[in-house]
Amino acid sequence: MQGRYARMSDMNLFADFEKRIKTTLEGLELIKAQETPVDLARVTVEPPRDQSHGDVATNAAMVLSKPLGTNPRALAEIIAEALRGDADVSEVSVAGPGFINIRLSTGYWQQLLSAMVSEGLNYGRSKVGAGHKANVEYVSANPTGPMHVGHCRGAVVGDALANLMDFAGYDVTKEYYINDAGSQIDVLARSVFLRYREALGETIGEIPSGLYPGDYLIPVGEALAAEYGPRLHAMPEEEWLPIVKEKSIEMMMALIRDDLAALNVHHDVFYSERTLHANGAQRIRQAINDLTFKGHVYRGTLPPPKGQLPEDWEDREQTLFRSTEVGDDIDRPLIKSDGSYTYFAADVAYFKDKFDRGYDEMIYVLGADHGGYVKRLEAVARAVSDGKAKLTVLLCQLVKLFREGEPVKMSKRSGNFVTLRDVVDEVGRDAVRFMMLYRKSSEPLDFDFAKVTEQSKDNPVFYVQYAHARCASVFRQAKDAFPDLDLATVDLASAAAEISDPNELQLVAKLAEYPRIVEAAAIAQEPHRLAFYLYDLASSFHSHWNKGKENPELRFVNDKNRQLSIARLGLVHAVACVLKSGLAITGTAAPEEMR
RNA sequence: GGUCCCAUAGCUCAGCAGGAUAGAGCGCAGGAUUCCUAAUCCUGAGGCCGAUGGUUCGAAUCCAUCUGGGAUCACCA
Repeated sequence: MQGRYARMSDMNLFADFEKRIKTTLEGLELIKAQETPVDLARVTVEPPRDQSHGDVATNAAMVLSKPLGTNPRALAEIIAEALRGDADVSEVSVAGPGFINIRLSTGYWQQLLSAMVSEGLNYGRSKVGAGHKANVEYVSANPTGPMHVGHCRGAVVGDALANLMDFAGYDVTKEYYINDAGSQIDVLARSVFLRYREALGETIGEIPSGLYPGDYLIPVGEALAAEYGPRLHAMPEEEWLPIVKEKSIEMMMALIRDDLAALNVHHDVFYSERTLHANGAQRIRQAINDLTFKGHVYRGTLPPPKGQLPEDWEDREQTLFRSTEVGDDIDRPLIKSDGSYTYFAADVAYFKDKFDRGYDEMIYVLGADHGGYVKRLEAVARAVSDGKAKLTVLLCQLVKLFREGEPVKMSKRSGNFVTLRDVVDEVGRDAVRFMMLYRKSSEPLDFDFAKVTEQSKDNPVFYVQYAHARCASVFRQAKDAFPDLDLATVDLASAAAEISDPNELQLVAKLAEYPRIVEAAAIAQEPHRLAFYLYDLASSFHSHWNKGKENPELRFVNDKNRQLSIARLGLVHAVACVLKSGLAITGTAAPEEMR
């Protein structure tokens, strides 16, 4: 058995057969006879659209017919004949315009299942990302208050993408950029100072407009009062401001980390924008010098904005990044007319820092409202890394909240917005996480509080978790049926090789898609594909379970047939592992029971 | 006005490094079941993949233009 598994060059069935087919092609006389080497890059091996066609399909004949100067059907017949020599192939046929459909032997499926069981939770891991260092930056909410529901989607998508890429072999860092350097931090500090005075017993009345009114700043004021007493009050602003800033940022970040933890989001690196500004903005100066050295920086003026001219528009000379030469629509200011650095300048320095830390793939997960920022970030990547680093921006479209079909209204002004914590507390982190992934991120998402907590098959979160719980339930039943069976020591991997019912082999085929889905989703940076796959797998499992209602022979546990039951436990275990591993990537729990 | 995202069944959406008869859920129409392995199950009808051109043996998928929806435009962060 080990020997058989060793022959499978890859746990990814399709990758395995791609290699086999390409090897077969290279061995064909017709191909060896060509003077110029034949390019096999466009040959793909995929699951056929319709299962009745077979288990594996390849377009080889259609892609190669032109360079070989033959017609696709005839070529397909030649290739098909060669593939029939593979012991794991039970049937090869040619269909349509020249597709080659391959049906695999029962033995192959059995060995594959056996290997899946052996791999357990590692089944599906890939090496496609090996050798790549990826930095996934997400959330990066301003440290001026608790996280708002609008941050949820980016947080979940970024986190799941990072998990997914890790599973696909990338060396991944989850990073959070703390915007702790801008003028909004001054506003924060002044708002907190008011709360500090309040904590000292002063009556502050209504919070002036332009300051943050939220109650969450009260504890910061109290902490300052407890720590400094009235001393801050006696200081001039330039003295108390840094102290209050420091404390405010620290406490706001603690708040945000708590919010993130509630969502099961954990970053590896929290990178402070202030470190770029430290020591006379050393990092930023270096980054700009670097760009200047490469000829990307000049002093000049920008053309006025197109369309409606702002009333306060005036022509000013600034230090500009010639981003138009690296794909941007307009050159971008690095230094303001008053000599201070723009936010964008810090971003250049931040990107350079990431590049210098050795990342070759930077991913920015942003809200759709930052769409206008994408081109300049890409320009930065090209200029700073000389095109060596890949930068991708994932734009998440907005989430609309509903309650029983009615849109939830939010007013930011009153400080009375829906927080991330409100949502997590009400529906649970699993529902939030899974539902945020159950849509392509470039598509707007409707989130209904009632629907996502519904305990029915109409709710994908419940449906997938329920499938996992059912798997656990099978094991509990097995224990009842065979009290002497020691599940800890029984060799499920070997036992699973006896599965032969076509319905069950279909389930194995569904499991066989997992590695392919992982790779495709990681490469496309689309974690939602995994969520859809899990739903699909759960659906196959439930459907098979339902067949057991009609036909007790198909039930997993049959107390009259111990050996068959154990073999089926192997299958159920494989299903449970894939569900659990996939759910873990989405950041959702895989419960043992649903009560 | 420029840029980006989107348009697929009645509804909500998958499908996209081009492939065969375009899928799922809900809803709808029929049928089964009161059983229990755990929150019913099975079957069916729904389509000019926004429009028009182009690339190709082959396009929902790639390119261009257009239409209709959303986002964005700054010495803000």
